[in-house]
This record gives sequence, structure tokens and C-alpha cells, in this order.
Amino acid sequence: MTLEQQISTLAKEAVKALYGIEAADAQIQLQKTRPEFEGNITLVVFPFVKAARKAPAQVAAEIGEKLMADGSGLIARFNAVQGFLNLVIDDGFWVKQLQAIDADANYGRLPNRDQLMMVEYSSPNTNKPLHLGHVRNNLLGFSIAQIQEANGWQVVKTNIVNDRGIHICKSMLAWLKFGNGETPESSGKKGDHLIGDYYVRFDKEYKKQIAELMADGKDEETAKREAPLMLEAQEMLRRWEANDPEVRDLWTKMNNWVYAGFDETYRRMGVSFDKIYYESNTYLEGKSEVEKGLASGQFYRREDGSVWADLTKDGLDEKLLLRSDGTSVYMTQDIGTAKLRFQDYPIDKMVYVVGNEQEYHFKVLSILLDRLGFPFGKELVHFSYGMVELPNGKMKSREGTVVDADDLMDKMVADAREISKDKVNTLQGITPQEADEIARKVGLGALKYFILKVDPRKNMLFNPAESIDFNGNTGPFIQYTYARIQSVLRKADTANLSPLASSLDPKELALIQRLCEYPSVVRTAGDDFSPAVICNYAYSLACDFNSFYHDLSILNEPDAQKKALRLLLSANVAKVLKSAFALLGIEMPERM
RNA sequence: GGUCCGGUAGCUCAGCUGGAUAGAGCAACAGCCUUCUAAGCUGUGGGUCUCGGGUUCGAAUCCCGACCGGAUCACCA
Repeated sequence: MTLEQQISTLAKEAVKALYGIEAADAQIQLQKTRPEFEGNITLVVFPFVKAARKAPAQVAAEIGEKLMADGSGLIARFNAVQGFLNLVIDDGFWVKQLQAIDADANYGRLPNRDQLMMVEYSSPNTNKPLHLGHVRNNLLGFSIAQIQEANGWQVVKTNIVNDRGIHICKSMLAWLKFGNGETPESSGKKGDHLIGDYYVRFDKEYKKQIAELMADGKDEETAKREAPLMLEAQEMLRRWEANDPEVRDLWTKMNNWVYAGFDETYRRMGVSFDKIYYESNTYLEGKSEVEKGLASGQFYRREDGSVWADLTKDGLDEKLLLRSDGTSVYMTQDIGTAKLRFQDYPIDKMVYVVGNEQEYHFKVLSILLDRLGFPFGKELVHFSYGMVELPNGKMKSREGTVVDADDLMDKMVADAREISKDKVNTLQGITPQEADEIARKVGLGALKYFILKVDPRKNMLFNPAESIDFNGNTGPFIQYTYARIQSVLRKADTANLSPLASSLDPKELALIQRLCEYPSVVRTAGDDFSPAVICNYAYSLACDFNSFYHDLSILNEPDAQKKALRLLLSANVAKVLKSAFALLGIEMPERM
């Protein structure tokens, strides 16, 4: 039973005995005592003032006396300030908490709930490399998966790769026309970047043709429609749909280049998937699902042959599901993907990590899946996150303001390495490989924390002109705290510790109390789908430790019992920091 | 125009299921390394929580209205 639960029970009994009222759970308001007052936990007594018909301070004092009498030593003393009853919990309680935390190797992990959650994230197009927006998506998706796993879900991480469509045809066409057989091997370029270059090349040549046609007197719309390159790309898409072997072979070859590039980026980012779906395999399933819905009267066909869902009863519009030429749209594909997933896994909850610009799409998808009989449809979660903006607004590939994922990671690791150069004292005697590892972990830690600490729902700003910090409320600050503890532990003889001290310094107590919060933080992060909650907690814990570390000596503490307690405390702070960072997908360096 | 989301220090962000004097970091300034890692610690300055109403013992937090910013409302994905 947690401290809150114990106090809550005691408080209810006290209020009943004193004032004869049955307090509801919502009326028992407990909060952490503010640092300017003495105490660990505070009961807000305003809810009982009316029934007591006494001044708030007097009510607080009366409840305090009662809790002292009934609490069997749990509460050492109390003070009442207005309607706030500040309770000082006995040191012995905290020491026992620390021992319990130490004994639990999986501290923070909540009981299994035997239910399966599928988390879809990343979901790239195969025509260009990953950029900063994808980075936010991938980091959030991976972290959410870790957090939900810690909340007891069985989690399947999945990715739906948008591998077909006009966009990839554009890259293919440009490569055929202008590529001279260039390959990742021959050019030394990562496959995704190579394909991205040809996508840009297509756009450039296409614009040139439009300009030429307009110079010949065509209006812009006509020029766009009649540009030979566009006609060729569309023809290529038709050949792809018709399974033309030549087009299919090229498509396979070029997509594989992209996948090799993506895999490298994913590996570097530290994200992974349990199951990958490809749109080229799911869109036909979607069509057949729509046909079924049509047969059962869920959907209807218009005169031109297009198929629609009428969502006006749900307060939405009518939504196109199949074009008049019978081809599928985005929604059709997501329906097909959902069907395959449901065949493959007993999904209890489906989570889509997709930007907030697609909220309407997922609102519609939820309704459609529900109508088609998917049990998770109605309750699907669109984990809708905000955009990453630059000082001048959104990233635009046309304006060359896209922040490339690989470049950004390179820069972060290089910055970390640069900073490490000054650390000759702490990093002496390490091999170049170890130095590389530290720079990698710290650089990526800075990037990941920078992104994950922001409330996912909000748009966030990235300024390429300013480098991401390594000081203050950052990933490296927390990694540093961890490395510092490891350094102390390496020097300590932890083999046979003496019994623990039974009284606590305030800094020790604050740290233990903070450690006790961890499981509820994990729960909140899971309920709210918020890695930022974990970031905030890890930061607070690191701050508390650094304050403790600054004020109190660990290894040089003469009192063996105090030393033992501080070592145990330090080890468990490190354990929780590492655990919290694992939920964020951030690795801890043993030294830095 | 309809719907949704946001507006907190110069900047980037916490805090939002109502609680005590609204917090961090960055930037600026001033201190602390012969002592467990100074990527650290301590201090100073910095606020009309966009504005106006309402609800109540109490509002940055909840409700209503305005203003500002963003997203979305395709036979694109």
C-alpha cells in the first residue's frame, strides 16, 4: 500500500470520528508538502470545514491530532497552516521504502494486464529520406511503446510503409531518365538519400516542362496536366498496377535501396518494429473490405462508380472510399491494413502515432472500422502530436529548409564529441571505441530528450541556427548524473554494507520520496500517452540527486550506517534514472 | 465560414482531474574545483499566466465571450 493510500484511509476514519461524515475519495486531497513548510505530505482540509463548522486551521489541527493517535507511528509530527495539514512521516517508513525499491529489480513496471496494444508509428513514404518531423514521430512512437509495456500491456510495434503510388513512380522515372544507372554503391549515397535526390530531380525537370508549355501559351493547369514527365509517371503507375514485370523489378530494386537507408537511420535512432506492413500488400484488402461494406449497405455507390460512406449522422461529411475508376484512396488502405493486423494479432487497443494534421482522417477511420465490425475501431487512439516548426514556420522541401534526420544525428554526435574533448580527467584511459560510444549516447540523448520533453500535443520549435543544449534541463545532464553515480559506485566497496542508518538527512529523505513517485509517474505517462511526463520526472530526480551529492559526502562519510544508506540510495537513483531513460529510448553512458 | 488545438519570464518549455508566495532551462550578471565527475552547485535580476466576464473559501487551471496563432474540412497521402 502506498503512503497516499495509507494516509487516505486514516484521514477518512479521522473525519468520520471527528465530524461524522463519510469522505469521498475526491475529498481526500493529498499533495506533496511545499518545501517552505515542514512535512512530506499535506492533506487539504477545506472540504471538511463546512461539516466541522470550525476555522480551517482548527480543523487541520484536530485531524492532525487524530492521525497522530491512530497512525501507529507512521506520522512523526504535523503542523497546520490555514487549511493545510502538513504531515511529517517517520524516517523509518522511508528507509523501508528504499529497501523495498532496492529489492525490486523491475521497480516502476506495473502488473501485466494481459491485453495487446498495437502501436503504429513512423510510416514513411519511400521517396525521400527521413527528416526532423519523422524523428519526432519515431521517438514518440518508440517511447510510447516502451511506456505502455511498462504499464503492463503486451505491445506490438508496427510500421506501415507507403511503398506505392505516384510519388515513388516520380523517383523511378527521374532515375531512369537521368540516373545513368547510379546506385548506392556507385555513388556512395545512402539509398534513401539517392532516391530522394531523384524525387527532387523529377520536380525540377517537371517545373521546367511546365514553364516551357506556358511559354507556348498554355495556361498553368493545362501545362501541369500535359507535361510529358507527369504523363509518363502516371503511365508508370498504371503499369505498376498492372503488374508490368519491368516496372515491378525497378520498383523492387529502388524500394530496397530506400529500406536499406531507412534501416540504418532506424538503427541509429534506436527504434525498431515487431511487424512491418507494406501498403502494396494492404490496399487490395482495403478494396475488398469496402466492397463488403457496400454489399451490406454500409456504403453506397454513386452514378460515376465512386464509393462513399455517409457520415452525416456522426456530424461529419461524406467520405470517398473508392474513386470512380475503382482505385483506392488513403482511407481504403488504412482499412485494409487494419484488417490484416486484426487477422495477425488479437488487438485490444490500436494506437496510431500520426501528426495532428490528420485528426479528421482518424476520426473517420474510427467510425468506419467500427461500422465494419472491428472491435478496436471505436476506441482506437490517434496519438496526435504537433508539428516541428522552424523559426520561419514549417519545413518546406521546396525551400530547402528540411532538417535531415541523418545530418541532425551526425551533428549531435559531433557536438558531443567536441564537448568530451575537455573531459581529459574523467575520460582518461578510455579507448577510442569507448569515446565513440559515449559521444553517440550523449549526442543522441541530447536530441531525444530535447524532443520528448515537450508535451507531444503541442507544436514545438527547432532553431537550426542554435545548437541543442548539453547543459541544464537536457538529456546529457541526466546522463551525467547517472555517470557520476556509477563513478562513485565503482570506487565503493558495496560487497558487505553495514546496516542502514535509521534517521535521515532532509536531502536523503527528499530523494527517497522522489523515488517513491516513480510507479505513479509511469502510470500517468501511460494514461496520458506522454513521454514528457517521464522527462520531467527524471529531471526532478537528477536535480534532487545533484543537490544531495553536493551537500553530503558518500564515500568519505565516516558513519558506516549513513554511508551504507547513501550508497544504496545512490544506486537506486541510478537504477530509476536508467529505467526512466529506457522508457524514452535513451541509453545511459557508464562514464562521460 | 464549420470543427479541433494552442497563447505562461527576452527565448524554449513545465505546471492545467481547482489549493499555500506561478516554476525550470537558456541568455545576462556574481560566486564555488589540493576533497566522491564543474555536462555540476549556489545566488541576483526578469511575470497584467492574451483580454473581459462568471462559478467559489480559493482560478494559470473549470465555464462563457472576444482577440491572436496553427491545423483541418480533396476522386492527395
